[in-house]
Amino acid sequence: MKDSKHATLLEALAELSVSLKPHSQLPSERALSEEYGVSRMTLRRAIDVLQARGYIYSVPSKGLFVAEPRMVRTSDVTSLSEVLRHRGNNPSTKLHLADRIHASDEVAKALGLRKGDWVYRIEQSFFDADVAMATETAYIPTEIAPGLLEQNLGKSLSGILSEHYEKPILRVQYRVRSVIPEEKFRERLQISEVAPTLEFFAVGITSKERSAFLVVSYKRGDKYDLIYQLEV
Amino acid sequence: MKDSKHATLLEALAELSVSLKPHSQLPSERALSEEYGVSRMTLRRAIDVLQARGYIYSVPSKGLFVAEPRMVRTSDVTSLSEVLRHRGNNPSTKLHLADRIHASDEVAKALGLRKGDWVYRIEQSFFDADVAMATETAYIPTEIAPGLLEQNLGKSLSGILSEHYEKPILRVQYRVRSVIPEEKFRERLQISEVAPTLEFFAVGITSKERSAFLVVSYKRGDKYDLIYQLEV
DNA sequence: CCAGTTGACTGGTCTATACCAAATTGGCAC
DNA sequence: GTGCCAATTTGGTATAGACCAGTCAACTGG
Repeated sequence: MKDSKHATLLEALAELSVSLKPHSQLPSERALSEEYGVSRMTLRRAIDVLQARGYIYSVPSKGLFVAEPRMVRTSDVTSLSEVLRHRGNNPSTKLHLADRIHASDEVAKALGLRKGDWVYRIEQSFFDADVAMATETAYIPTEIAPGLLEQNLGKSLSGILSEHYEKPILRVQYRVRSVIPEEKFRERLQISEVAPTLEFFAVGITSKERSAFLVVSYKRGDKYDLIYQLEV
Repeated sequence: MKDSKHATLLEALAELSVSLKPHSQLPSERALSEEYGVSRMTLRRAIDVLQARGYIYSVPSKGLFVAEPRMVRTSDVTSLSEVLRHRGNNPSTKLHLADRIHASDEVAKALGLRKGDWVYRIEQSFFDADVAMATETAYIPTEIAPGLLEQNLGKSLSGILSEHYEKPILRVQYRVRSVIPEEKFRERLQISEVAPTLEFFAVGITSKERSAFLVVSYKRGDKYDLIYQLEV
């Protein structure tokens, strides 16, 4: 997919760092840049990202070191099935419905559309070992992905959009709340009225600064931790 | 504090971009770099950060544009009082206790200490117009910040640590859950047993990859949205 | 008047080089 | 040995220049 040098470097260095023990020292920047045949600036771009992701850390005048894993790495919460797979067990999906509707006020606003514009709506639930973990409703403007419903919907939205429609998702903005979901979703999750739940409101944004999807999902509070990281 | 060129640029460009209307075009990279008297690479570092923060967006071959505010910007949830101030009204703080205790298992693990090591413990609640919004418990190794309790505790932890102890916080890792907090905290927040609440478990990490603080906080689900953003 | 080409932009990427401050190392004088 | 100073090495920052591919407007020939 991508093939810029620093993207390639990223993979190589990530592999290198996970293959070493925490706190062991990596080769110096100058050595690495020579080894991989890139300039030091290019090398540094990859280093910066790896530091931000928490794989390595640097100590000025001393060197680069492999970071100790603290929490789970920041996870992309839109590719739900992948998250579940990482947790092991056997994930499964139930497709409740997939249709085309007129955008409501809320949906239109989040997607930058006018009220009433056509959007696809896909409602799914995710199970792990037959226990409902999360349920989500995705909205995608029909204009952006015509014929979407004919695709295999089991994968992540970002994946489908970039594979079939050349709409790469650059970033995803999340709003997270702690709520008790409405009854329809409580039933799907088989939870009571006193079970706290994480409500996600995720908007995927393309490189052209357009909103490509809106996913509203509810994840069981007793099953899900949200992990993320802020750089200062 | 900081005075690197790209940090200065960051401020200048952030101001510039908020002073313009969304989707209006910024000067080209080459023009900006000349105007601010820096090289284009340096300029780009600042641009990259601003893009990641969602202030501007770029369209290849066309230019840089001011982003439309979609959601609230990613907020640093450790400087609570600041968050409240941004929301307007008049924030206030109540200090429940500030003492020195032996670290429990959980605290020791999060901070990379041994069980029983000394840590400061600070319990505070935050009010907005006399309504309790959040309550938090902070743990800081005494070794990292001796005499911490003599400081003015009203500010953000990151701020105190970097001002008085030269322990800059590079990044903060969060674990967020949707829970019903234990009674002690429910009372402080004046909420019932069916009020969903966001539980934050935040670890501040210094440039030397040491854990500098652990903050466990509960924020009222009906008052708080967590906003964040993931780049792909 | 229209179609097609050209050339001057744009952001995106990469290189080669340079300097700084802090840490480490090595050797020299005592 | 021991103590001290200089040279080397480290990450961090910044520069100036180069090339690419895509956009877009102006120009040109029919």
